[in-house]
Amino acid sequence: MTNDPDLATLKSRSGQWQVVEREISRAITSGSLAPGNKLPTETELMDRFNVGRHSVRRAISELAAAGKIRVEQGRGTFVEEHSVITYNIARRTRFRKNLLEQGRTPSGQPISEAEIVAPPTVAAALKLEAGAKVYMIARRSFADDVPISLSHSYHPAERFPNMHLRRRAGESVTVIYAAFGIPDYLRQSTTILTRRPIGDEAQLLAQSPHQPVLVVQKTDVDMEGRPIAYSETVWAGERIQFTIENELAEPPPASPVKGQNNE
Amino acid sequence: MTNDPDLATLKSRSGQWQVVEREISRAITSGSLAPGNKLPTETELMDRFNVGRHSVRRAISELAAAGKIRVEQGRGTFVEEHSVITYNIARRTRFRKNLLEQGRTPSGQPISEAEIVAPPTVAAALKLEAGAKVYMIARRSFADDVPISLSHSYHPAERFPNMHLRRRAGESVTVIYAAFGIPDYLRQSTTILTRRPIGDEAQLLAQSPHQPVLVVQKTDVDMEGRPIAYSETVWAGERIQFTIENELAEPPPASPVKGQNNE
DNA sequence: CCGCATTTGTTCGTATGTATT
DNA sequence: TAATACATACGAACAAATGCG
Repeated sequence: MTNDPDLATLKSRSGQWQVVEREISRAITSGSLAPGNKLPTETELMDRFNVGRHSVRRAISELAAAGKIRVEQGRGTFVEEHSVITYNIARRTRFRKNLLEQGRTPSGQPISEAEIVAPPTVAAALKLEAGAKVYMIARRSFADDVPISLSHSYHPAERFPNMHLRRRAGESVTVIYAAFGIPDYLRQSTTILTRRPIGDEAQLLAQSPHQPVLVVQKTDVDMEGRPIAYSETVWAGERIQFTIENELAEPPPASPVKGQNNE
Repeated sequence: MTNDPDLATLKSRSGQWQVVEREISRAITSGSLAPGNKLPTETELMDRFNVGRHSVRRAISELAAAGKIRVEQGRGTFVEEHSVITYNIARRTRFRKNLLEQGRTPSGQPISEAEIVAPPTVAAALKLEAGAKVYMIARRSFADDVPISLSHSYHPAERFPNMHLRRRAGESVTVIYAAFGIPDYLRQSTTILTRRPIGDEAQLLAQSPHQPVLVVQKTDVDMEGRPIAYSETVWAGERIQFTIENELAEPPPASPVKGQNNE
């Protein structure tokens, strides 16, 4: 762990598992192990490199953590294959349009909806008192049927009474906003951070638990500046990157970002 | 790996190292193991949990990968301590001002400067032909003497001839811009992504190689839209988060910007 | 400065459990 | 059901880093 990176010379010193790791890694980048290919079994690698199983497994576990290979119990070990989606954050960001422009097919899947007591962070973002209730919507989004994000949105139950009834009737969030006299709203703040996935996030995003996720937290407010929604979206770090393009020609006026993203 | 998260009941099944991990983790969050504290030695943990060294080490390695503890050979294992810096991205983002507003002390350290052949990604961003030369500036930045970012900036050598002489004379980038008739410039595009650290990044950022980094790539253009600089900054993922605040409908107070500082 | 005790790092051998085919 | 392949676990030994006398 507290080791030097890789220098060319110190092969024999400091771990045979690193030799195994480097050789496999090299085989992958050189193309002799193509994405999707199955690696030799652990026993085969033991023989080939003349090391014990521990060393082989250590090498494999490092490569899996780095996202280069994927291990499946009972089946084998395979070279991982990725492709990165560029998600453009503009003034009017739409999930669907964004992906379509890149030739991807967007889709979504509801996970759960419920009225719950606001967790502390949510209560703080929405400026609610501790113990206040919020309506939570959890969704999973896909690009070409590959999961890319998990989102949780929270709306104050007091501001949107009987939201669950309206949702069950199939009303979209925008429609519900309109019904409560909110024709438009603004993105107040956005926070971007990274961390390792927790709980079942890695599983739901179909990515290695060792690969990081990007977390985007945002708060939307109505035209009077009152918070109406807080959401946190967890993106598969190995499959997404965000871009912000600035229009050059005219000096950009202080136009706030009108945000909206889901579905 | 492909397991349910943690349910209360299935303790005995599916790994004793997980029991050890959970217990230590609990001890940390409950406070009985405070940040900075030294954990019991591996042998002590073996006795305490009645498991072999492998199980103890597996638990420890998972916790270390999660950033909860830090292992030092020959010394021991310690509870990690973090604090997150919120880096505000506004219209005029300044490293120094940003940190000062949070009560942090910013500082920087030059790593290297050189005229090199532009790497492919850099050439593409700056719209240079393959083989064109660029002037590279590598720096490391700190907050309260804790490293938080590594940056590489690239300027076209053709556009800024003899940049190394000017730099050696101590001229700042802004001054050099002015000398070449660039009074102002714009941020054209920004890309944000996450990945695991590579090479010596983890070491330079003093963070675990298992903790992710945030990568911010940006291209600056002059007022005619010609690219003049491309830079890539790698941020310590466990110590930074970005926020974007949008001014709302009414500008509430007058802008409290008094003294300003460039870096 | 040297040597020793402590503590983590690497490696081997071996056995058994669990998932997949 | 059986064979294959990865997962977990025990024991043992030696290497490497650290700190102390």
